[in-house]
Amino acid sequence: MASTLKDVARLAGVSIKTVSNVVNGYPHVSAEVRRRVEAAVVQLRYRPNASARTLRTGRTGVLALVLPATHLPYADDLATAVVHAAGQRGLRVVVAHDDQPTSSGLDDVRTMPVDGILVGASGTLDEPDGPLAATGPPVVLIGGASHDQRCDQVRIDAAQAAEDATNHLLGVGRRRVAAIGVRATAAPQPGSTGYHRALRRAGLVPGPVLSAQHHRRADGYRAARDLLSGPDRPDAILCSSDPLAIGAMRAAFDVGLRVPADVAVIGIGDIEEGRYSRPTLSTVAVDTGFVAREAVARLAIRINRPDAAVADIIAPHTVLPRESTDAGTR
Amino acid sequence: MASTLKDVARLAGVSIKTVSNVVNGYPHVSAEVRRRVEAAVVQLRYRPNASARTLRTGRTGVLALVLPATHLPYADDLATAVVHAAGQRGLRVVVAHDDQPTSSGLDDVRTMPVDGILVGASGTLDEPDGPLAATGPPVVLIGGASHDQRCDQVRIDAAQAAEDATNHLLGVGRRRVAAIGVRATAAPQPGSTGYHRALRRAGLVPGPVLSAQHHRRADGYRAARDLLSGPDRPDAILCSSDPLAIGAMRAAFDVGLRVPADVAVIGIGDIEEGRYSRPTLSTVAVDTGFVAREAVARLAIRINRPDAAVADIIAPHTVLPRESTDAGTR
DNA sequence: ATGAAAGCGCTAACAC
DNA sequence: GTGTTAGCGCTTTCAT
Repeated sequence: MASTLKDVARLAGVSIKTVSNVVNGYPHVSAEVRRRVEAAVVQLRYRPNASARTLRTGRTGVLALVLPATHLPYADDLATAVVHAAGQRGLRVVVAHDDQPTSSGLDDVRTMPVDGILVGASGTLDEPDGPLAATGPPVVLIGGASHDQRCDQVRIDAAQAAEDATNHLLGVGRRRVAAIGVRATAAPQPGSTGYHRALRRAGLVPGPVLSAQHHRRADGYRAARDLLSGPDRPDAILCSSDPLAIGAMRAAFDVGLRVPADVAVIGIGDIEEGRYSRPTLSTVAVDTGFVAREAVARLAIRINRPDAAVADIIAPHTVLPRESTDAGTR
Repeated sequence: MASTLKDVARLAGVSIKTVSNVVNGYPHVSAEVRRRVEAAVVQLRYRPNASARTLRTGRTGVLALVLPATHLPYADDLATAVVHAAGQRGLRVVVAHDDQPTSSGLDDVRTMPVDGILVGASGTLDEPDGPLAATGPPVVLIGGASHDQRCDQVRIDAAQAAEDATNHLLGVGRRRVAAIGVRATAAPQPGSTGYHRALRRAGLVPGPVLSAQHHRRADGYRAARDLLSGPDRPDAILCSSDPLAIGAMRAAFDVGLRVPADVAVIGIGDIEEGRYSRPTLSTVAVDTGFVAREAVARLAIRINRPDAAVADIIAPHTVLPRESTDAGTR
């Protein structure tokens, strides 16, 4: 059985209040008493009961990061960055991997004892009642393109990122640019907007835009195979995430095409895999550290002041040209 | 402010016990009362306080999965499988991403309110006092090759897996087989044992065995580059994980070699990336579902019976020949 | 500088 | 079938 404050107090011959003071680093404790208490803590292997503490104080010191089952492309990097950013503020992080494709995992985590929740949205998260409407710990959206203006969010400018990526493809001489995206809702995809904008400004007609179900390699594979085996084969494909792009490259090889010679491919996200793939994957890098820091900061603010104004923070992005769009080999 | 049982009871005109009964699905409640209570629950947006419940019952219904900062190769798959396996038993899972390379994250999670902890060990986890020595929720080790016999663990037979993989390389005609592993402790690596065994039985001399720091692509890259740019270049490399193998393949290309024609590469883990890489990566598949199910089952047993006998469960593995070891192209 | 006591929200025993 | 009460382990006034 785990020992409690009372056990420690009895062994040290003091009151539980004193033990609590020592454990919590309260300064006004005599050296002698502190020594006795610390010895008792070690001897009894005392560990504070987090539930009791939380029940009393209303604080857990823990944030939850909810990752969707649909595999957020840069989940790994994001998790690492969030853990780090939270650690800087003395907060721990638990990650809730959604089992279901639906966002029900959010409900699960809402009942867990955490101070706040970061929701990594792969697509759009448009629940009927929105994350804020329900009770529970405050929520900050990461990376999602939610139009829900009642919830803090940190994201890149998806339309601008798609436009920049498309312009990169045009810049290396491509003219028949197709796109593969993930449509999460009936709402227009911001990525698609940027893609069209870039082509229109260049005086080109948009190529086909295929919709993948999730941000997974297999989804990119299927979509690209369809794109590349039909007539009017594109000479470039813009993918709304790196896993899609990885799958697209594999599809190109499997139908006998070379990347980038026959078809250029670019993704979004800058996952590590793309730096080792063959060819290396051109992509749009998102500043994950920025995203994590801002999201945690935002959440910390909202935890302390629930009525703070809603923020919509845009993270910077950069096009990273690599082998998969190299014009030189063409 | 969040509403409590008392609030609901007052609104519904019943006692808190009755509300508790309804919330917990206790059958002996009259239909009329149940209806009133449920209405009040909805109206007040009541959510049970997990901390209070845990404090009272001593149960959280949550398992923690600790993933090391050193990037467990198949972490993603494992997390998904564990979440699923736990879900089957009505348990939720939180993932604790270790920030530090040390295993201190385990201490962190020990203070969190969970019923049990699954520790995904990338290498060996040989703490001075071992996971079991400390107090706190029970621990089950996953995938580690800990020699700590005081702790339940589920793992593959690493020596056998390495031997099988080496035999596969020999089977496709390779003779100068090198290896890249991750040495976590001073203890001999089981993988190395199997590698040597296979070569000895074939009457061959072992090639160089390089030690990578972590299971990361960059580590595999560095080690393979050293291996391939020196004299006595190997014609095959056994890597103790898929990320190492991915890095090794990239290194081979960068020094101007072809895979598998000039050098064959095989990994362990069967991560999805290896099915899309070029060439696709031969590997040893671990039955992640089995691992997850057994680990969760083991943990569930130990939660209920702390004195149960310690189990050491071996999960099945299978060699998956793919393009990176294809003998045909040689 | 230390102790006594109240109470956070909930469930388990026990009355009725 | 429903209500009353005690107490899980902790922090926090308020005394001393």
